[in-house]
Order: sequence, then C-alpha cells, then structure tokens
Amino acid sequence: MDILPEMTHKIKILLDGLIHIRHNPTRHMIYDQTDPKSIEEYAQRAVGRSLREAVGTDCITYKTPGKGGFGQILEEMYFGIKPGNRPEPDFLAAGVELKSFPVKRLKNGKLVAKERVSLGMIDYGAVVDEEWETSTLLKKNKLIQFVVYLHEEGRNYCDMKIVAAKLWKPSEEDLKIIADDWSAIVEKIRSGGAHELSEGDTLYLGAVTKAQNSREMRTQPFGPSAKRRAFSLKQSYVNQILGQLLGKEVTDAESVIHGKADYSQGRTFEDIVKARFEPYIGMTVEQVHERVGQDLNPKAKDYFAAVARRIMGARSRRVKEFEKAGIIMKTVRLRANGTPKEAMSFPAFKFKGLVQEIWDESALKSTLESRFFFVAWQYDEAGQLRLRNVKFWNMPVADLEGEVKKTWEDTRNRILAGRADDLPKSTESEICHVRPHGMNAADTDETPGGRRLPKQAFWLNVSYIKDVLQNQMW
DNA sequence: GCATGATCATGC
DNA sequence: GCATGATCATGC
Repeated sequence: MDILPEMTHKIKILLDGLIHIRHNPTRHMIYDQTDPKSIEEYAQRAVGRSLREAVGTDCITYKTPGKGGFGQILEEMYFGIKPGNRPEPDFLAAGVELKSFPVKRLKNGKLVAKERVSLGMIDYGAVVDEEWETSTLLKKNKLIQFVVYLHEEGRNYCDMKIVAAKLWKPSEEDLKIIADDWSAIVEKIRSGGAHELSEGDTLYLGAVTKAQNSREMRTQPFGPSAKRRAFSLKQSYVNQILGQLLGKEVTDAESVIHGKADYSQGRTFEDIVKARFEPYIGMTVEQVHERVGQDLNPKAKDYFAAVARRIMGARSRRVKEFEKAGIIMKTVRLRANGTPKEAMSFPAFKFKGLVQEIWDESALKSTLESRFFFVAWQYDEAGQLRLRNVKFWNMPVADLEGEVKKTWEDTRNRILAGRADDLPKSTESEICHVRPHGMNAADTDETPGGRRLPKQAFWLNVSYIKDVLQNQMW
C-alpha cells in the first residue's frame, strides 16, 4: 500500500531528471542525487559562472526581482529537481538541503551577506509538540549545500555570478547555540507568545516575519493570532558561514567558548558569559583590572569595555560569538543612585542616506533589533566604580515599532524639510534622541539641501536606559 | 542633575 | 584618515 506514493515519487524524480537533461544540453556531468559529494562537485562547477552560463542559453527568470527567484532557477534548471516546500531535505536520499543566498560587495571590496537565510516556515501548531533532536528544522537542514551568488542591482537572476558552492554544517559549538535558540523560540510559542517573537530573542537562529504586508496572520495554539514567521539563520551568522565557504574565516575575532566542556549542565552561551563575570561582581575596576591583566590604559574611552572583554577571556576588541550573533556589547556607568552617567550612542548617520531609507530596512531598526549585552559599572558612595552586573537584552517590539519608529520618521521628515539643524531632542521622546557624533564640530556631513552640519547619530535616552536596567536587569 | 554640544582614544 | 564607542564640557 505504501509502495504507490514511493513509486510515484521515484518516477517523478526520473522525469525531472529527463527534463533537466533537455534543459541542459551543454551539461557534461550527471550528478548522483544520493551522494552529498557528488552534489557538491556538481554545484562547484557553477562557481565563477552565472546560471545562464551554467545551464545553457534557455535560462528563464521565473520571478523578476523577488525573493526565491535565484533559488528556483538553481533547483529546477541547474539541479533538475522540484522539491517545493517539503519538510525533508531537497536531496532526500543524500540528506542534503539546497540553499542559496545573495551577497553584495561593499565599497571596500569585501563580500557580505545581503540578507538572512530562511530555513522554513514555523508551523506554530506542530512545532510545540516537537523535540529539537527530531525537529522538522533539524531533519531538513542537517547538511546544507550552499550556493552563493553576487547580487547586483538591476541584474537578472540568470546573470548573477555564483561565487561559492560548498556543503556545510554547523560546528558542534554552533549547533548547541542553534539548539538553544530553537528551544527559546519554541518555548515562547508554547507559552502563547508567538505574537511577541523577536529576532533579538536569539543568537544565530531567528524567527523572522514573512511577507512584507504582514496583515496575513496565523493562529497559534496557546495565544492570539500572530504574524507568519520562518526559522532563519541571522545575517551576522550567515556572514560567518560566508567566510567559511570562501575559505576566509575571520581569525582576528576571538572565541569565548572553548569546547563542549563549557556547556556542562545544560548551560547556554549566555549562561557561560554571565558566569565569567560573576566572580568579579562587586569588585572595583582597579581590582578587576589587576586580575585580568594590567596593560590597559585607564584613560581610554573604551577602558571599561576593554576590561569587560578581558573578563570574557578575549583580548581583542572582537568577540567571535558576539559577531556571529550580532550581539552589541555596551558598557554603562551608573551613579550611586542608579542613573546612567551618559546616554548611549550609535553610529553616526548620513543625512542624505537616512532620507533614502525606509523604516523596515533602516540602519537604526536593524541596530536596535540586535541583542545587547550590557555591562554595568556603578559608583559606590565613596566614589569607587564597581562592577554591578551584566545582562543580555533586546528592545521590546512595542518600543521599537512605537516611539523609536516615530522619532526616526520625525528625524527623516525634518531633514527633508530643511530642518537638519533641529532634530528630535531627548525631551521629545521617552526613548531616543538625535545628537552630534563626530570627531569635533568641524566633522560635518552634507544635508539634502546642500548645507554642511556636524555629523549626527541616534542616542538612547539616559532615562530609558535607567528604566531598562532597573525594571528588567536585576 | 539634566540636556545638549563637543571631543577623544582606539583600531582598522 | 576615519568610524566608533564612550566620555567630557558647558550652561542652565
């Protein structure tokens, strides 16, 4: 009885193969769909070429600029498969999932991921009954054949150059973090919070909203209806994968986690980081400095951040796991009464750049969607600065999509109206404001109206940081 | 003590 | 040389 669907499937694969051959008269090699190595070798034949060059002259763009276009051509015309959205890997017998993603070239020549990589829709109803080890997500994505292409504006998918193709699976350390991310997402759905999911909740694996006009809602088993979401590898993590695929893994960022031993007793990455700080809590900065190495300059403006990185076990400014997860570390000094001494700055924006952005793809939204790691130092009554506590945090969606979005739009509108010298102040919003952020007053940027004004940046208000730390930190 | 403007040390 | 995170300076 089970034989019929099985046969139908086999016949379908055979037919697809025949169609494939018809579409690919110039193809030199028929690969073995049951062998990962063969799939990889076949994929690598396309590197350095466009799909049109790889499949012959009859490359057809199914969807002009839209997501899925490249992946669909790759599957159907190059690999000759038509997997659709099945819960199993695309190459079932080989256990290999085929994934492609675009990269873009920065002004400095570096290639970076253009977006996150989606790993399949979240079925709110079904996922709550799953375990990680046997989850749909893991089953489908254990081993991935990546195909990376260079995205160039205005170019047809058939003509974008393929820059890398490799079989890939996460390292054991990374897989552990991904498993914890999966659990955090599923736990939130189990407690009826699918509508409150946020990318900032997790490190490498995110729950990203699908469909731009997200009026389309899905039911969740234990809460109100929620936006459709897919599991995805976050952009910052995809950038690390890209480094591996290109054989240019970033080596100057330091790893904080050293092997599986760190993960004893079910600890998560965040538990481990927090545990590193615990022995130092309450110590003065001098005492901490003495214990983690004395060669730091106490006058440097990143002195407290440098000490914090030393506590984690990193000597350089870059912490690998933080980079992979896009976590932003921020050090905060608090007065004895708990008020932060300073507002929190973010990178300066360009007037002309900001007015061209739309909110959903803005630099500010992307930054504030990140997970943050706060390291808080506090002055005691004697004026001694002591390590107070640390905390991972991400901004509530209501704040981001409410007040922050409003301030951002206000800023944009004022620049457009020729009021770039009169941007939202900290008294105008509960959460953030705009302030100069350059080398000095002479460090300027040109407005759309042609004026030169000191470079500006968004800052989180002192009062907001205070609330975040007091209400949500300890 | 707060709001806002200005600046500095670092690292790439 | 410049971007960045963080802090300093000033005026009220």
